[in-house]
Amino acid sequence: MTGGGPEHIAALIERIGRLLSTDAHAAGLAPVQWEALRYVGRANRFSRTPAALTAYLGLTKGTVSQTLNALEAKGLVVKRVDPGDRRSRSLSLSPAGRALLGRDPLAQTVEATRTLPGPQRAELARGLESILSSRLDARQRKPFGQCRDCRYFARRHPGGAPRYCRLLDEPLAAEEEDLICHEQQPAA
Amino acid sequence: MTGGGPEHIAALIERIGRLLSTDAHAAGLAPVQWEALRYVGRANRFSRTPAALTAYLGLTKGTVSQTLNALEAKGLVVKRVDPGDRRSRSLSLSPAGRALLGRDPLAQTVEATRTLPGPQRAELARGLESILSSRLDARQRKPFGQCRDCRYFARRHPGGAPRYCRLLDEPLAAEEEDLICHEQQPAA
DNA sequence: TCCATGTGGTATCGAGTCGATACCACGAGC
DNA sequence: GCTCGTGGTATCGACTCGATACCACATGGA
Repeated sequence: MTGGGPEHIAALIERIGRLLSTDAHAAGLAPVQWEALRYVGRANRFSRTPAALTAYLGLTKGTVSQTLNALEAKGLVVKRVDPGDRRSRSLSLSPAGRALLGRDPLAQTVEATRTLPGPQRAELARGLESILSSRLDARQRKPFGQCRDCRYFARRHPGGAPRYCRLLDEPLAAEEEDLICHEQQPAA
Repeated sequence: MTGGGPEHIAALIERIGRLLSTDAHAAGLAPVQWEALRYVGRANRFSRTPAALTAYLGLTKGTVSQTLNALEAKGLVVKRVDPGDRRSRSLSLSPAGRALLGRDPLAQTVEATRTLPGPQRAELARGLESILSSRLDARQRKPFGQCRDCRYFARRHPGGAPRYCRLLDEPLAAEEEDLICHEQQPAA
């Protein structure tokens, strides 16, 4: 319809964000509670802590602590003391939490993009990535990417078996390469 | 980096929305207060009412009433009784409100898109429009487009002078064709 | 080994969002 | 005039959010 000036793009993002927010409310959780739930479902075992979630969301730890309390009270998230560092808490989804995540309202928005032709969807993703990364380093925030794209990620034999993290010197399971990590740094 | 699957796009939108929200807070207003302020600044005179804003934001009228009270208490928005329909209120920006809108944090995100090459930005806009419109009619919400794209918008002489609205049978000023309207319906 | 310093998490306060509910003021139609 | 519908407001309870203050534990010297 109208030409794609930057103001137009800003207005689109603003309105989509609002739709997402009302979808979230309608599905029974506050938007930030959904985000926390998704994070716990997608973060690797080194990153499922209140501290990492705080960095991911860019909020203060007090706020995040409350949000996690709300999710715990609803029986969606389980909080355990980390045996290695007794100050830290390890987060995980309860069965109810995992089930609710299967009815994530964000998935409906995802569906809308499935009808886009492939090349156009790739351009959309590239444009969004560019906005995100520019805001990310303007605020000096961590990328929270996947292990597979990390400079510390290694496969011991090319094409082959055991994956591990060179930063933490830990072996990784196959599923872990698609999870997000608070220590991730994009490969050069 | 990673391929542009729908999940990836959803995650990008989610994270950008969060960045926007913390930007908004840092700039001194709640996100929804910024949205209301922008709306009042961009809506035409038929649409600057609490009822239209309620439809635009997709919230309940009680919530919007409170938000407008907060903005009025801060001296950013002025509320007047509509002389035509004494139930209705007419909203406008105060000088302070207009000045604050000039420091809209969303504008910084806009700047990031200015560095994108033109065709890529157009693709980005198209992708976002497609997501928005699919969510919009899934929820049966009004588009709130500009008069210039409206089926009721008319120019009396082709290329020439006075613009008017065939729905409300009202003449429109030149600046009004770029404002958004709660009655807008896209031209065929 | 003890102690300072730093970090992970929690609790509480005040302003604000948000849906729900109940309510009041006004316009329109019969 | 009376009813009905609509535009707006007020209030309640759950929640977000930053700020502040605090506690528990790890770490790294002296």
